[in-house]
Amino acid sequence: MPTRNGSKNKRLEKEKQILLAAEKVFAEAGFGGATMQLIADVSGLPKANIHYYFSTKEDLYRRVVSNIFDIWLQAAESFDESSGPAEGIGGYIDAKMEISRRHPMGSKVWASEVMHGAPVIQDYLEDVLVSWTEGRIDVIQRWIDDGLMEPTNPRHLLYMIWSVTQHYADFQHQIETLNGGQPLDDADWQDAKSNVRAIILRGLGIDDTGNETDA
Amino acid sequence: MPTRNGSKNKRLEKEKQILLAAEKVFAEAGFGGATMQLIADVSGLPKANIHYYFSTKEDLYRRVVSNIFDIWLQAAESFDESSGPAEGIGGYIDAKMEISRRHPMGSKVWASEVMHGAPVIQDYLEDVLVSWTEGRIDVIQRWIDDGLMEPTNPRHLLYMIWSVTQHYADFQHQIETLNGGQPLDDADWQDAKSNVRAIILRGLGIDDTGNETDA
DNA sequence: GCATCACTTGACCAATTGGTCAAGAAATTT
DNA sequence: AAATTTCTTGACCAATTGGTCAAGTGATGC
Repeated sequence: MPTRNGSKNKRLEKEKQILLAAEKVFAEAGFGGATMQLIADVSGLPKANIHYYFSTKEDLYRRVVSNIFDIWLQAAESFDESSGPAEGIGGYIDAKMEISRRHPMGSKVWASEVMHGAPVIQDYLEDVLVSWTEGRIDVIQRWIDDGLMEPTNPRHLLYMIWSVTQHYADFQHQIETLNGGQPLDDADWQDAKSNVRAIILRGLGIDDTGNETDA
Repeated sequence: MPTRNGSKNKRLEKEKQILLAAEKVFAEAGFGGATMQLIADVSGLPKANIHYYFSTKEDLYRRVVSNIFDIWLQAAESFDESSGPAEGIGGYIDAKMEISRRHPMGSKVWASEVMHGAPVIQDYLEDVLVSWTEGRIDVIQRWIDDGLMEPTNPRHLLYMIWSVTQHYADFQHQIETLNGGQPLDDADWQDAKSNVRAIILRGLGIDDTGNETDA
């Protein structure tokens, strides 16, 4: 049997394997409730081996959270490369809904971290998130000044988009319970997406000319 | 010195004192991260005394969560006693925003519990929340059928209201960081409330005839 | 004054926690 | 094939955890 391809990145592969298990455990139990032993079990590795790659629990946790933060920021691209509010805000909503669907555990870890006062990633909040938010507020304000949408406080508009889209990840369990114990299927997600998009865009007085992105 | 009035409810007062401390600790650390010792310290009582009133950590936690659930449901009253969608939905949004402002810790405990799969209050979800939600969906659907608001999936509309209003409690820390490290003041809250209300009602095609409740 | 009750609390316990370590197994380099 | 580096792992440790318990204190009723 030949050597596995990509054998050089053995360390990276192992780290990914551990990070995936850690994300799951942190999402389900929170930082305090998660145990290194459980992360070890889920990843199928002995506990001491986890500590070989990540020296402390907090190290591992920090890596998980910052991974999520990167995904968060990627959704902003559609915002920037847009020609106007319909494409920009609509696309941003679609992108964030898609993240909630594909990375619900990551979203939960993030929510948990922030809810508990962001003890680990406060610097991220103060640096990256603050400046990112200010930049987006400027873009929205310009759209308002140009009469492309109803006057609104851009800051609270962003909060609304964040909360609604992330709700589908963070409160996944509650939503499934209210859905008869079943996960949302394709049609449900399509419904959710178009409802969120429609209400917000109409609420902003933006004409949504059916250019939904279909991830 | 005369006997304190209401001395008979000594037990109830002590329980309240403990529950208040517990709510704070559970909100800040999550169930797993919270320790009975810390709850004892915050409430100013020896740990063994806490266990006299609440036999286990889970008992105490259950009491905290169900207290919050009751407050949750109270906000629904304005929904029922309404004459139409403007008053019903608008009032519900106002009431839930007010709860987020007055009981942010309770909201966090609830969010944490649901995010981790609702291990303790799953029965509440399946019983009370499911039937409450179905009742409210019927009301909204009737408004839609009567042409009082734009056709919308009532279920996802409820999710939107829940997520946006609770966001101001659950992500309080993030919001404060984005607010220059300062808590929202009266004007900020008024701004938040009217923005949320305006976007959602306009998004539903409801004429909001300025009957905001001023809690 | 005495008995019964509710309450308080320091000391304690078994179990679990995050983290260490040394001995070795594999892989890589020379 | 020897040497060196990277990785693996069971056994272990000090600290902390939720929870117990028995000896007390204070009040209430008789």
